Amino acid sequence: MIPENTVERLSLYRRVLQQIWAEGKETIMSHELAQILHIKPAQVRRDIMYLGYSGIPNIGYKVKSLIESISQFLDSTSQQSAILVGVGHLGMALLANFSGRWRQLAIRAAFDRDPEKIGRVFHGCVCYSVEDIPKVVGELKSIIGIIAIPADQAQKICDLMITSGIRGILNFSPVRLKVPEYVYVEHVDLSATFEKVAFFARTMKKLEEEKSKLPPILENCSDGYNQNVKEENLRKDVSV
Amino acid sequence: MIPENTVERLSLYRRVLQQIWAEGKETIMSHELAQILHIKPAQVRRDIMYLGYSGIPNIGYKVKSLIESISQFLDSTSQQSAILVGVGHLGMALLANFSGRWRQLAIRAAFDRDPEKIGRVFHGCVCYSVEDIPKVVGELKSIIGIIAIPADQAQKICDLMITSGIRGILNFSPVRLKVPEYVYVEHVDLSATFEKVAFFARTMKKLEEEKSKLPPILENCSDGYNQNVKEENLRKDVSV
DNA sequence: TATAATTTGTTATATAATTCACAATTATAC
DNA sequence: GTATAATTGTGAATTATATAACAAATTATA
Repeated sequence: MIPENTVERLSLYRRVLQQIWAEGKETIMSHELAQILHIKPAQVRRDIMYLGYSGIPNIGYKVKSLIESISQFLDSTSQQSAILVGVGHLGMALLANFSGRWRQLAIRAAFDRDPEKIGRVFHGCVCYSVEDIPKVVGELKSIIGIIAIPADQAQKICDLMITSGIRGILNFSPVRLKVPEYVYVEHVDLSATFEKVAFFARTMKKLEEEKSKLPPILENCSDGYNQNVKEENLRKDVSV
Repeated sequence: MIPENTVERLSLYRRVLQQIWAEGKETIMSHELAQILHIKPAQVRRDIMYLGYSGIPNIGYKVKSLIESISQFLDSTSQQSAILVGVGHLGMALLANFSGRWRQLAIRAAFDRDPEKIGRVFHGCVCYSVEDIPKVVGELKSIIGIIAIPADQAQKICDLMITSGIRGILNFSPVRLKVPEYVYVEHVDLSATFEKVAFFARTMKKLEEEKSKLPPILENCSDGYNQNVKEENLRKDVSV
């Protein structure tokens, strides 16, 4: 229904808007948001359309109420608790970032196999044995799980999460999880991402070298990085 | 030219193929790879097309030579060194994962502002002062940078990386970096991703609840999770 | 109050990614 | 050797996503 990318961008918009609100700005226009995030104004307006929220022509959007509208859309009416399985280096980093950072959403429990870790508290989160997943998930009424363990156990933990009630999984393991159609999975494959960046870094470098061989010609000004863009056009959709 | 998603999947294919090769299997078919990664066989074939590699009808792909073909495409002919800026929780996790893991690609230097960290070695990586970025990047001939620092310094570090010669950036900060068109950036925004998973977890849950109100009807069998699919169709493109 | 200037909301268009569908190819069975 | 079965490679169709284009709306200004 609503594009995944739009949901992700709404989260970005909210973060920017909160910053802007803190700076005392009360309204913002689509091209301003677009400029900050390096996307097109039309994209911003299109995304905001999904909220059912309306701005004011010639003025823009009211920052405060747009934040509220995004929050109403993105957030649960009640507290949402996530669980994390795997308190290794990455799990620890996630706990440091996500435990108690927002009001509406936080990691509330951690799990590990290592007896050294079970029972201890990491960044405000108690670490339980993985066997306790069903019990704790039930108590927290959690539907969000994070997997930060090695490949070999990932699918097993995933299955256990799902039978326990988890319906959205953020998976950092390199395994592509098999889930029923009523469970959402986001794969964050750091190795693959790293390799992709390395590949395109080389591509970019080659491109640059080839270009520098050519005589200096007019730059293509596709993304506003070019300084030759007329000032009056900077604030507009290129098409208008 | 080549789709970003294809590059990322090629990395996945290689990892699966290496596993499969280690298990002694010498050939593999598109539907097998597809089944492991939960994608469509046509997607696998299309991706492999970009390599210029050819399989054998009725047999599949030779595992060994497909790995070689992917490596030839993805990897640099020489060693590639990446640098990491920000040795916090996340940076440390990345070092643990990526320093010296592959032959062709690894993090070779870390940077931080904290005098406590500068000069120390983390997971085999020396930590330098951020001021040394230009010097070290030059010495390593690195074109890949990882940003794992807070928002406020991200753009400044990004600019410094680029003037030092970095052409591909893996950015974990919540800032959308402004870069010239000859630099590739991959944004991994963990907060936004987390919020997205939370959102779709709720969506899934609602969907499930609505469905359970309806009388039990035929399941739609879109992804092979359904047990009612005929066995002989499991190994085929649905269309054939 | 009328006119000009600007920005939104949204439809239409363009671009990109995925999936289908089937001809071409190869192996195997007879 | 021929027929049969299976799988690849790829043009065409579909789906998803992003961008352009412009009418409608609102404010500022004369």
